[in-house]
Amino acid sequence: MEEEELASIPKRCPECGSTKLIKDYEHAEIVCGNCGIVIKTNLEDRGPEWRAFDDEQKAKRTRVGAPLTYTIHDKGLTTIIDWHDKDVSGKKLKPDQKAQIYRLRKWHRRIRIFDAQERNLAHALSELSKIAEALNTPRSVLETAAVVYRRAIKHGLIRGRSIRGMAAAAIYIACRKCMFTRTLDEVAEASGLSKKEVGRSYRFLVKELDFYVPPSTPSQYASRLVAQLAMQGEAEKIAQKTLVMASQLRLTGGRGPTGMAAAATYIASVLTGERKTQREIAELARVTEVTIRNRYKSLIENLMFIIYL
DNA sequence: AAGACGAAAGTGGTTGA
DNA sequence: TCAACAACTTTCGTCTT
Repeated sequence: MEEEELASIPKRCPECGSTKLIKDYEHAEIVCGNCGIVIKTNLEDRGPEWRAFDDEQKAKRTRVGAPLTYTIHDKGLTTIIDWHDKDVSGKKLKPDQKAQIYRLRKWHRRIRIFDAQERNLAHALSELSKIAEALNTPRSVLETAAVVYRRAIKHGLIRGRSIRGMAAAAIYIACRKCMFTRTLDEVAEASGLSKKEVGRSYRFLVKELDFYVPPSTPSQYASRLVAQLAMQGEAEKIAQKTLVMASQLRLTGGRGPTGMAAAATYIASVLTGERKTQREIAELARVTEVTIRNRYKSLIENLMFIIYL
């Protein structure tokens, strides 16, 4: 069984080429130890379903029901072993009993700490799936986000910060890592937080966890815009071509990718004849018409120049 | 009348002393 | 901590279709 699984596992991370792959049976995933991307999920798919039950952790996660059930985690019935070394009838305990009670207390304390972390994680996981759902992300994004969040916990980065903010940041990071195009705006909206806060948490996590986050490109946004506007494939081609030329002309540097994408899409809409208003595109791209105009202007100026060469 | 254009002032975040 | 700064937005008047 183990061997069978191992045989199907890639040796290197397709993302960064690292060979440091971590098999995470708890979450039934293989994760790249270098960049944190989820390479393979649902490991136990290969085995019979009952395997999930031999490990409580596994049963809680992915395979069985919605992750939300994780929230019912609250066993809530914590008790405390008090410090009087007396038994029920009030008699003093014998030394060996005392020692036993001491050990019990110690473990009880430890378990309670563990509980607090688990509780945080449970809460976070429910936030994560809520946000992911609002964004219509594929499963892999949620999985990656969970890994990111877990790592944040491990590094003690959550304490003193809002769970939701961190969850939103984890989702945003996951989107970028999985090349799933969503703007910071959209993540903020989906999480009910301000763009500012999500952005701050995002930068914080990236910095503290030393993540490499692939920069988002105008081309990604353009594809999405064209699709959202229900334009023809031809329009997409033109938009992409425009962006390639723009980047070759060093027009994209320092500019917001969404603005560039919006401008390229606008140009495509004009060129293909299925004209869209600037307002329409601006709204979807989450930039203003003015920004589109500015990008569009520099684009036109420079591309005209090329045509005459 | 709607859309496109552009000038000018404003905004929020980063950077560097 | 504060001011300079770049990118982007807001606002508004004018031009074009």
